[in-house]
Amino acid sequence: MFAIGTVERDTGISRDTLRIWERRYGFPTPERNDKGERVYSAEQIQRLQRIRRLLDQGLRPGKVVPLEDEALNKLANTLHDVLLSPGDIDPAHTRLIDLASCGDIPALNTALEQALAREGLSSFVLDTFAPLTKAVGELWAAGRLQIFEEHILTRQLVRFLDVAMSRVGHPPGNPEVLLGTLPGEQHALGLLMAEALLINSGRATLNLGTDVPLDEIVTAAERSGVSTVALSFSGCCTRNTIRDDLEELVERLPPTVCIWIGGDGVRRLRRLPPSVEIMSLESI
Amino acid sequence: MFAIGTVERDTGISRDTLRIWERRYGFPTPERNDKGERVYSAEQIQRLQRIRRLLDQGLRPGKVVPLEDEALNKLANTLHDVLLSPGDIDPAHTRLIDLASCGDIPALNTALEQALAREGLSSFVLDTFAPLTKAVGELWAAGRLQIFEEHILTRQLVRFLDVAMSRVGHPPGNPEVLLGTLPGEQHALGLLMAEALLINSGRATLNLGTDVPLDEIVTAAERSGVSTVALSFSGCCTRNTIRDDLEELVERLPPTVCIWIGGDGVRRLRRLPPSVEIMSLESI
DNA sequence: AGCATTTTTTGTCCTAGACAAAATAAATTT
DNA sequence: AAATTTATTTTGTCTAGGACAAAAAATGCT
Repeated sequence: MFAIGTVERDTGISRDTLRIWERRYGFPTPERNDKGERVYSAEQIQRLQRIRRLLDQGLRPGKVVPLEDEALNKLANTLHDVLLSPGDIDPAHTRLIDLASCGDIPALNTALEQALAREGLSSFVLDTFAPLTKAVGELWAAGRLQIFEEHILTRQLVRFLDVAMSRVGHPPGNPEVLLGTLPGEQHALGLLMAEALLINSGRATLNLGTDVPLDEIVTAAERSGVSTVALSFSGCCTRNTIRDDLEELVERLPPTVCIWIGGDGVRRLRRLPPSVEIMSLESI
Repeated sequence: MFAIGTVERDTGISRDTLRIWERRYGFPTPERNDKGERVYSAEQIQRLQRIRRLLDQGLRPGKVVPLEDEALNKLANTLHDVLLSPGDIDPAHTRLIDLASCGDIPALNTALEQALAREGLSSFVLDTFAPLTKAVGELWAAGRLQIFEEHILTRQLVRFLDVAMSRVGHPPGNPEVLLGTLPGEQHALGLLMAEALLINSGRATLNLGTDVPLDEIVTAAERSGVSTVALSFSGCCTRNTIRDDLEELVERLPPTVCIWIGGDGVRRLRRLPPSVEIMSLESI
């Protein structure tokens, strides 16, 4: 039996949210210890983790949290089918995905090395690495990967691209493009792929990584004298403040700096501030 | 101005604790927005981060939190002097630190490459990389680095070690040591250094990275069949529950698995559960 | 269909008190 | 004097139910 702090830690759902779900939706239903504190069973924690996965897919708590086990199973299966429809997966990548999902890291690395050697960095990133990244995300969303498996895979993919980039070497001169994600956005792979393509075409980059406060991006852009700031927005980041953030950026950056945005999250954006440009990996 | 949730995230001090410090010690003293919610200034956050560092050194909240700026400075300086006595800084690393703090990434990389070639991976990690990591942390704590500079530096250091490890290659066979940090702990460099030393001595590793839920560590350890689980706790790791976490781990892991812990955060631990061992990088 | 406005949903924050685990101080025994 | 036990202080986590605004969905309007 686990205390609410433990549950928060293991599910990523805050105490406040756990308590308010209990009040509003009747789940979870922890027992109480002699102190009167909530204690959660392992089963409830597991169900909370499943619920979290569904929420990350964009489902709403009111439609998911109150569900009985059966309905929850059904919903998870439906989503699984939709995300992993057979047509989506290129057979050429099936082996890579299999290696990824069974956790055979050395074999995965070897296969990636071969693909890289065969295709060259640019084609490799566009045709092999990016689809693989997407497949991992879908497997994770479908619950076919444990959290730790996804951790390991992402780490390996990051590492692989880092190594590939180091072979190309850092282009000389001052950086031209600054890369980063805004706070709340933890997905680094999009940035890395963009960086690899830029470096491969001889343009020096400055990668700030994920979760960078807006004013730090401004400061870094000014100090480094880049001509472009590239931001990545993943699909699961649904913040409606993207537009506000972009407007603030446009206002605070030097007028000569142009802004690229990319990632699955930009598709839902409609009107964009001027000097903001949607970029895909292909167009780099 | 920042909300309490942001402060919790940026300082690692929980909301509850922030509120109760305010009540008990008269610090922090956030203002209120029109909703009546606490809003913290950047200065207060910075002071909270300094306080946290002092607490991580083993000082008690009651002796530190209520202090005025002056007394806090004095205390910090005393401790700083103890930590960074002049003999501690190897002149050979001064140049690396300078390159790091002025943001000249290519030059830093070159210098690191030279040191690596000269010393070999193990000595390099122990004698050059680890002190450099520490120095970056000190610079950051002393406010001599912007956030984005620290982001970039850390990224570069991670990348450099990843590349160095990839040259050694992944040892064959099943992984022996699983590495990771518990939720809330974002510092990956300690893990990476340990991994580099392990790989260099021919032991296969499985690095889960940072912020891994405890039960995922258990699952991963069971599935991968490792003989050792290595955890890193940085000095600024605020969770006071390290011992609880360790006890839970001991209980849930197979009895044959032994646990290594390392990092600046383990110093304040006194009694440890059996089968938990404090490891330094040197002893790997 | 595209856009603006209303309604519902949802997570974060509030207060102030209770309590046990950890750390320290004090008392006792070896 | 050192070690062990007991008392006291310190400290962080948890409780309750209400309030509120941001986000999402639903509705109305070109």
